[in-house]
Amino acid sequence: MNIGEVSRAIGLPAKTIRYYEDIGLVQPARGANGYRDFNEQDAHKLAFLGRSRSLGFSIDDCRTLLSLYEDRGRASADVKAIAAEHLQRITLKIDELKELKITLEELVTRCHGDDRPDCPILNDLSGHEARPS
Amino acid sequence: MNIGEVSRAIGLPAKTIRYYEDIGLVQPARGANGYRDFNEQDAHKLAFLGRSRSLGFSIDDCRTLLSLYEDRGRASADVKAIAAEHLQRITLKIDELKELKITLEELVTRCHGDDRPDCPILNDLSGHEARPS
DNA sequence: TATTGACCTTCCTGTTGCTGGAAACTTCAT
DNA sequence: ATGAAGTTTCCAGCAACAGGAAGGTCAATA
Repeated sequence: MNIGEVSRAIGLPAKTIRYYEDIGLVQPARGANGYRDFNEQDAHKLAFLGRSRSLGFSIDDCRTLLSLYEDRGRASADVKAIAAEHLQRITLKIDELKELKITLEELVTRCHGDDRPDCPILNDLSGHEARPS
Repeated sequence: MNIGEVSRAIGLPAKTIRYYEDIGLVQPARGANGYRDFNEQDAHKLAFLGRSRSLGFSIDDCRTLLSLYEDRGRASADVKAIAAEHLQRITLKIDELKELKITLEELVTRCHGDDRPDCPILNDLSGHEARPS
């Protein structure tokens, strides 16, 4: 299985797969022509990585998750800890963005948005006006 | 006003201020010793940038906002358009993260998190199990 | 006056997770 | 034999800075 096939099969760009090899996440064999030759296990690993990344885990987390996945004697607590921390980061991020959203919504609402120069948004940014909460 | 003072006054790291000069957002004068010399207008610009960045606007947006701010003949519609687009991006991001959060919460909840190796999180990642939603 | 310490300067590297492109090879189909 | 499509490596770049090295400057003190 060369890189194009596995790319189509897994749904990851070939560039990404090469990058994952570069940073040591997968180690596909090489054919006589120098082409990468992926076996089922490699493909499975890549799918694991793709799914992990799509859940927002960092590459570093993915590396750890992958090694836990391959460790038959792992403790599920270790996996859970990583996921829980990630979840926490996401929750935090959502809260931050919600705050932002509220502020921006107020500003956008207050700006009449016509051809006149007067603008509450710019007033806020320039600090010439009380800021929404 | 040299960089340290303005940094403390505005609350932006000196590194960031130098960077903003590098990319042409501010053009402070220079003293005979080569030190940057910020005037009130520079400081005001930096405050504007700091506030804009803290609202999540990209540097590129900031550049446009700043030029609109300095254009007495601007149309508030142009400002509003930028802010509205940004707001939309944030809303989208929040939605994405919420989806993620739901999935992660389910996985984290289902993982008992003890010293046994069995783990619904890894099962999901490896594709060996039906995925939540 | 010499020295110390706190500033300031530029320049270079690293961060995260890839993506795009160039130059050169191989393979496959015609 | 030729051309297209696939593959290889390597190098650059994105966003928005942060860290650090090597060196110049300034103000106060001993």
